[in-house]
Amino acid sequence: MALEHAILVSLLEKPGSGYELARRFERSIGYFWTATHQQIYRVLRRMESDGLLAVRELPQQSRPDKKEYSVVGPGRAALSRWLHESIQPESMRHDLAVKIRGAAFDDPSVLVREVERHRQVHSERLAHYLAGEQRDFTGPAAPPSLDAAQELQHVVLRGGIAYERMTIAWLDDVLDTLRRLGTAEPHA
Amino acid sequence: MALEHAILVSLLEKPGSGYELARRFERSIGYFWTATHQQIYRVLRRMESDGLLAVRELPQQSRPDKKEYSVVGPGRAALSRWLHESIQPESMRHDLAVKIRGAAFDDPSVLVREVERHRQVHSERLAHYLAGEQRDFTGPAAPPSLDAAQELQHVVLRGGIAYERMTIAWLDDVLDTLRRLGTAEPHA
DNA sequence: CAAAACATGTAAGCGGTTACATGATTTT
DNA sequence: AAAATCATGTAACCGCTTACATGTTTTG
Repeated sequence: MALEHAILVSLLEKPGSGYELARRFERSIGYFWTATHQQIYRVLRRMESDGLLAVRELPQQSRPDKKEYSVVGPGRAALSRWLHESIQPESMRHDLAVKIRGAAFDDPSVLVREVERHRQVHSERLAHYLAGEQRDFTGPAAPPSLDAAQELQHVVLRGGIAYERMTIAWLDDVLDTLRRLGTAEPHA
Repeated sequence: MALEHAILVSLLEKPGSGYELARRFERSIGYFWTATHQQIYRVLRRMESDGLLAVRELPQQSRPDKKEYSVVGPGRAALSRWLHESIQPESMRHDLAVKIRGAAFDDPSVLVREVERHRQVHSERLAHYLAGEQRDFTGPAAPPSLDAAQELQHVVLRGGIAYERMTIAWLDDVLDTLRRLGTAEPHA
């Protein structure tokens, strides 16, 4: 149940409402953890009733009140406890790999479009990450004055960049393979 | 719901029992899709009652009967339909990345051990994949006579290899970063 | 004027994990 | 003698997704 922990990290970086968190989970922290607003609202309420978070209701005219959550002592302690635990290295959940192996029992070339689409998405993500890196971790303010939080955000971002580059190269390999099979053997 | 599809692929490659499938999900197909035996048994029963699979009961002396499942027409059709659908590129679910960003709010050096452990696991996986590649995709039988199924299995395995290599390199980067922060700033 | 953004929620259902349960056979 | 393998299941729970619901304000 790392969603709780992802929320703790995000709220420690900056307090915010459920809505704002949902938006962050579409960017930044969402690069390696996803969540929908429904779930975020539910978990926020639970975490608040568990005493991990404090709420401040910000009344707004003609809009639902905004609830700004922030981490309090027990929340910080819970995060610290989790950091000291060991988690097992994630097991993959790669639909596309299942499809590729499955293509042996159909026409492999039906996957070409699909794989091209994935490649496109990963290219865009890579470009997006690189732009973020350029913006946040280079230039005048960067080299000397990076604090721990920024250094750690940067190394995570570098991981995302490495992942996207690796994936794009692999998808090119997949496309080559599919095309070779497509021309050599018309059908299984 | 790709577990169904992963099972279809695995049973098309070779019919087998729930127990055997559970073992395959610890190796081979399990490299990019995991499942426990409980779930596999449940899904197998559902797929059989949906007419995607056929069962053959193999009575055994003094052991539960073994149920050998195999894919029948509608199952093959379901797989084919899935192959023609498009799926969205997976969103990451990377606990370790959350931890790394969270380390900014605690002592970053507490993660060194953890990251080293992960690095170790990924090294072992890489060695395992490389051994499998050596065994199945090189040597006398390999170059000329690979059929489509083998080619596709190989390209998926190459993906696993690329993933592990990338991950190991990134974890080294993470370790460097954590150690630098550990010596420079004792605590947040 | 329509669409997107702001802001929060309920309800149903499924996929998956964890714990519990049984019992013989083979290996160490 | 103990542990691992073979072989299949039940039950409870939880995290997460999808669909539905509401209503204003800002942007194109």
